Amino acid sequence: MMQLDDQAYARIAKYFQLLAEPMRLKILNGLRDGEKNVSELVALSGGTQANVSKHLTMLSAANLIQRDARGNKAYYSILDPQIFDLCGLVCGQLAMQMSTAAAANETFISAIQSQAN
Amino acid sequence: MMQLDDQAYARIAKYFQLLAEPMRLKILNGLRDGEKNVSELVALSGGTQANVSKHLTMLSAANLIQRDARGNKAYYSILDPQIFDLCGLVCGQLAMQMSTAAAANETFISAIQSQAN
DNA sequence: TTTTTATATAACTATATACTCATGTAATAT
DNA sequence: ATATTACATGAGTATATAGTTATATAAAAA
Repeated sequence: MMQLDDQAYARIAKYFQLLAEPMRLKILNGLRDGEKNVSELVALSGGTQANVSKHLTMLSAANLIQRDARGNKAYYSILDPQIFDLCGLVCGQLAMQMSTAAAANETFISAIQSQAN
Repeated sequence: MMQLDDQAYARIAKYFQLLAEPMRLKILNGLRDGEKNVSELVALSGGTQANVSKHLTMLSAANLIQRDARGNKAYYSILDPQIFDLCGLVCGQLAMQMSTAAAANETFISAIQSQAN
């Protein structure tokens, strides 16, 4: 079995931690089809300006997204599209769990399945 | 853009949260090549029995792993091998970040690259 | 039967972090 | 020049959770 040192586990865990937040997932999903500025993301996510801005700073510090200040506004865009592959895998897995668990809640299943592409 | 409801985001985030813990990643990696009992995982991870047991209970409750009690012992095994795909993607991404950041720390990079298969 | 081994779990503590509120800063508009 | 808009960030609070310690339970060994 492959042995990783503790620092490697810590790094991987920190990466997953970034994706372990509903608001951040919402923001990332909002950036799926291209860059958006903070105000747009605030409106889209339903969060407060301060909170959205903080999440954007976190995601940017981790190089998942990129900041581009233009005039008054700050435009953010996805730097690593592979995060959507990650989300897709999770969505698929959750969809499978739900469909085997019980065939109820059909809307949710189809929603996350289409999210998973 | 695809719209997910808040419950969907929460579910996906919770799934990532399970992978956002170094000790749990270590445990999952320990199960990569087949089932192990709690004592083996305690020895392998270097954690305490109580803590490892708790993480196993969490992972089991989320159906990432499976519990099989045999006699005195409890054997756990991976239920969803796709988690290793997730880890592989993250490892690859981190490796790329590190290699572009600076070519230093070569051991870490090769370690997580081979982890990513 | 008593002891030991293997595991789970409750109670507690410490720490991390998501969120809010208030404020700072810089660019644009008036 | 002043006001406004867009964004970032410090301070403070609340909550979640990883870890420890102690204990409970059940199977195996003595």
